[in-house]
Amino acid sequence: MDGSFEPIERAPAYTRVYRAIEEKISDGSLKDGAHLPIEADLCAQFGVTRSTVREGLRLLEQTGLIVRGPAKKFFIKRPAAADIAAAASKSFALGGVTFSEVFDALATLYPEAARLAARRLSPEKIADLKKVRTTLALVADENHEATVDSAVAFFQQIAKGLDNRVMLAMLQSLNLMIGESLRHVIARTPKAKDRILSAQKKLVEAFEARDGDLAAEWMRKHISDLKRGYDVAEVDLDEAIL
Amino acid sequence: MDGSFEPIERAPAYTRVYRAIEEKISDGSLKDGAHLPIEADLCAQFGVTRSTVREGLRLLEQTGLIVRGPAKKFFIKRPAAADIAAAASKSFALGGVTFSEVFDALATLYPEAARLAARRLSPEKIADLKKVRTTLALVADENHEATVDSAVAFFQQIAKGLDNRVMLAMLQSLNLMIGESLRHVIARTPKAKDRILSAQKKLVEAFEARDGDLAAEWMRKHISDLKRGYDVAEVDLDEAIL
DNA sequence: ATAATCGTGTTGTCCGACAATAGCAATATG
DNA sequence: CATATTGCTATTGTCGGACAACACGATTAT
Repeated sequence: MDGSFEPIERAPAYTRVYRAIEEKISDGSLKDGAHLPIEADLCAQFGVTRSTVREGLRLLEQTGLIVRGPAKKFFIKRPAAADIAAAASKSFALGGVTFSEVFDALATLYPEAARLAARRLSPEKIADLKKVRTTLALVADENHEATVDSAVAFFQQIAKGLDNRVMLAMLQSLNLMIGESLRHVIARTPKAKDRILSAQKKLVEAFEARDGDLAAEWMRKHISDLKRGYDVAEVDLDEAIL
Repeated sequence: MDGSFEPIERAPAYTRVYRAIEEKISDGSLKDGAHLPIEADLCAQFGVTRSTVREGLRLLEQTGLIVRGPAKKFFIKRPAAADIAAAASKSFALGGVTFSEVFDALATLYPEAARLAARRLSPEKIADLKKVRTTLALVADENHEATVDSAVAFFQQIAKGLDNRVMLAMLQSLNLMIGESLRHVIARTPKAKDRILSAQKKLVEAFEARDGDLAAEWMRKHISDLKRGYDVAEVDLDEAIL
């Protein structure tokens, strides 16, 4: 033996608490929906004090692996696409990404998503899309809130229909990032509702015809139309989305 | 006045510590790279105890908004694409996404990324790509480690060249998710290195010719070739990537 | 039977103390 | 004089215990 030693594992106890629990979640010992033991038990099991356990819990909490149930108890929750999307879009915002970066991604991803959707969307999902569109048709022209909600919901439905959690999360995070600003923009865009409605119509038609190329093409147009709204509203696309 | 009251803000103190600091980061009061005050000062400023402050810090830490500098001090760090990618891919893994979902996303995103790259990649970036390829050419056929590293590095370079942090993060998270498994797969794929090399060659040529369609097409082939490796290695694509 | 009350288990917060570290200054050693 | 060692100090990591706040369920009162 060479008499040398491995560097001893020297991480703060709270990170080890965090990792230990994360480990048990990922290997399935702690199943989705199971209750986490109470803090006192965790203390006993890990042999540390509550302060330490609680710091570890905060790490888990922020990661989204545990959520509060009734009575403030924690239970295990494997992150869903929506969680990942929310966390990612928040980080992007804090990281200072710009509108043009988001639109760039939007213009790249969504047409392909639409192409896939034409192939994969179940008839029920297409029906849902139509429903979203009908809802939009019924709202007043000046009701910008509802207009934006419908426009985003339409995107959301397409994303959901892909039956792929990875893509869903990515598309959703894009939705979240434009959603807020779109509210301000649409209010300044003339005939926004009509434009959105007609794009949605073409898209639904393409989906029903299972025509991926067509769907991609209309999606492209739809997005660049939305983007044009930002120009009209004189939003600086190089500005951070905040 | 209507005599009714707003529900009072009733969140645990540690989350308010978290939000207060996050707020100061996002509005720029705490600039990137600035040191966070020491815990004792934070206690004084917020009027809470260290335990509480520390729980708030753990939330920030996990979000990636603060990182440890020398002497364990924290300093502010706005999340970069790499951080977001790492967090997202970890969450995806914990959420149990499958290989086929990842490949699906890969096959959808990367060809379009390649198309963009053909337009945007600077001559320097293209030169870097060539360098990655040359490195790969020099490694031994049996050196699967290095082969995978190069293959992933090639993807990485393309992603970086898009000059878009949103897309970079998304593509990088995909890289992270396949990277690990690719290691096992490539070892079982005959002539993997040669196949990768020739795909990279075609891609570089397409980039140099600024031919987006061609780049997208070769990327498509490259990815489905990689995917085929999983079939050969008899990996169940409906398995979680873990 | 419904509402008010009480108990109990658990989380949220506080306090105070001390160990473990990292960085730096002071000191010893050659 | 230069370098290695030691000690000092500021700060973080962990501890232990205490109590308030709160949610829930059981019990009692009306």
